[in-house]
Amino acid sequence: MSQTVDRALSILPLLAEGPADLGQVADRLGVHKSTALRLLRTLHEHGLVYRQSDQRYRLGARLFALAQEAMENLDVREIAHPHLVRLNESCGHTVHLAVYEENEVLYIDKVDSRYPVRMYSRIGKPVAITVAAVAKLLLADLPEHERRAVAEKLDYPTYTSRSTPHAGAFLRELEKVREQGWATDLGGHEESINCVAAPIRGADGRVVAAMSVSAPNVVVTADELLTLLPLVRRTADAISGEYSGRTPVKGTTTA
Amino acid sequence: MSQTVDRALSILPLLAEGPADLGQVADRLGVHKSTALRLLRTLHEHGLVYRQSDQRYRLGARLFALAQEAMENLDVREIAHPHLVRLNESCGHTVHLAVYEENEVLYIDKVDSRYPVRMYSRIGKPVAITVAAVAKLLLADLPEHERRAVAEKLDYPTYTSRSTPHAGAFLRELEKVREQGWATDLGGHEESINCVAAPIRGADGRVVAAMSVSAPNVVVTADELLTLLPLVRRTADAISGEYSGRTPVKGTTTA
DNA sequence: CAGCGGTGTTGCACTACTTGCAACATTCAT
DNA sequence: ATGAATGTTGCAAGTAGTGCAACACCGCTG
Repeated sequence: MSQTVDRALSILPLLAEGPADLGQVADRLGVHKSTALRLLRTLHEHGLVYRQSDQRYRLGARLFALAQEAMENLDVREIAHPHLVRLNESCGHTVHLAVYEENEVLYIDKVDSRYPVRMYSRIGKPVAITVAAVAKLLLADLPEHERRAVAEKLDYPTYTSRSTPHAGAFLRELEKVREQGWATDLGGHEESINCVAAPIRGADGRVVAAMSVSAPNVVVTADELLTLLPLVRRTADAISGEYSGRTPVKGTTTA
Repeated sequence: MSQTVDRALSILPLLAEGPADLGQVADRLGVHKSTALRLLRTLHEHGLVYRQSDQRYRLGARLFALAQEAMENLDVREIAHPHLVRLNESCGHTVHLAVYEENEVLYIDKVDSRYPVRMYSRIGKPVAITVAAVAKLLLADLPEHERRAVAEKLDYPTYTSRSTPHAGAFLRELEKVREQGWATDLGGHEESINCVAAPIRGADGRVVAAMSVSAPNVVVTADELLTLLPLVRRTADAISGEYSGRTPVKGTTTA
C-alpha cells in the first residue's frame, strides 16, 4: 500500500463533509501543511478537488463525472432500467435497484412515480443495510462465513421498533430470505413504508443485484403490496435472463 | 505535484472507459506491473476501485457515495453570497436568491438595494410563485408532468393587472422561460416593481437555484433594468460554475 | 500606518517511500 | 504434464516525498 496515495485519497472523504482550508486538511491528515498543499494540488490538477473563491477546497467536478461514468459502466443497470420503468408504469410505486460492494449496499437506480429521471439525487446513497429488503437479498447470497463476518461487523440502528435488532436476528432473517428467494422490509426503516424485493442473478446463479418496490402505508397496505410480489419476481427474472445472456434481446445482435 | 498520487489518479479516468486488468493498467500508465498493483490496491482500500469476479478492476462504489455526500453538503447560498454582494455593488439594486422546495419557492438570500426603497421580501419567506421571475425559472426546470401538476394546484391571485391570470398562461410562460434561459417579472407582483432573473445550475445541468435583480420604476425603467440581463446571467453562470466544481481556468492535465 | 497573527507558498537537505527487478504463485490452455 | 499467461511478494537502490524554516500575503487592531 502506498502511503502518499493513501494520504491523498484520505482527503476526499474529508472534503465530502464540506469545504475545508489547508490547515484543517493538514491537521486531520496529521501531516505538515506543505505536504497537504502538494497533495491537494495534485488532486486539483486531476479535477477531483476544486478551490472555491474563499480559497477553501472542496470536491470537484471530475469526481461527479467519474461517478457518473462508473455508474454507466454497470451493465446490470443498463439492462434493468427499462424493466424498472415498465414495472413502475404498471404499479405506480417507487422502484429501486441496488448492488452490494465491499460491505455496502448502494442504490444504483431508482424510478419514482412522480420524478422519473432523478439521476444524482439519491442514487449512490448507501442503503440502510440491516433493514432494507434489497440489502437482505444481496447479503443472503454471500457465502456463509462472509455473511457472518459482515453481519457481525455491522451496526444495528433502531430506525423503528421493527428494525433488525442485532446480528443474530439478521442472520436468521437472511437465512429465511435465502430460502424463499425474496425479501420484504415492513416498516423497518421508516415506520410507514414497506418494500418487497427480488434478486437478479447472473449466469452462474449468483445474485448480482436486487430490486424492490416501495410504498407508504397510506397508499397501499403491506398486504396489498405483497400481492405485487409475483410481478416483482417476474420482472427480476426477466432482467436475470437478459443479463445472463439466456434471453435474446430484441433488436440486439448477440454473437 | 506528487508523482505517485498523479499516477494513481491517472488510473481513474482510465478505468472510467471500462474495466481493465493489471497488465493493461500498467501499460497505459507506463510503469511496472508491481507498481500498478500497489497503486490499485491503495485505490481499492479506499473503495474508489472495485475488483470484479474476473479479477479485472473497475471504478468502485465509494465514488458514488462521495459524490452524493458532497452534493448534499453543498450550500448554494454560501457559494452564491459573495457573487450576489458583488452584483449588488455594481448595479445598486436588490438581489435575491431563491430555491424550489415542495411546491414552494423560498428566498434564501437577499442583498438590499442601496437606494432608499423598501421591498416586501424576507429571507425564508415564500415567493409569489405565479409571478416572480425566480419562481418561473425554478418551475420551468421541473419535468413536464410535475410542472403541469404544480401549475394546476396553484392559486392565481391578481396582485396587479399584469399578474399571471391562470394555469394555462403560466405554463405558456414557463415554456418560454425554459427556452430562453432567463425570466422577468414586469409589474406582476407590485405595479411599480420589475425583476430580471437567471438560473443557477448544478453539475448535472438541473436548476438548483435562481437569482434576480429587482428595482422599482421610480429608479430605473423596465428597459433599463433589462440592460442588466447579461450581467445577471454572467453572475449566475459564475455561481453555477463554482457550485458544480468546474475548473474554469486550467484545462485538465492528462499525463 | 506600523505591527501583528493568521493564512498560503517556496527551496532545500534528509531519509522514508516508491520503484523495478527477478523469482515465485496461480490459473488456464494445450 | 508442460507451458504461457496473469497476479503476487521481498528486496536493494535511489528517486521522490517529507518537514522544516523562511518568505509572502492578506486582513486586523492598536
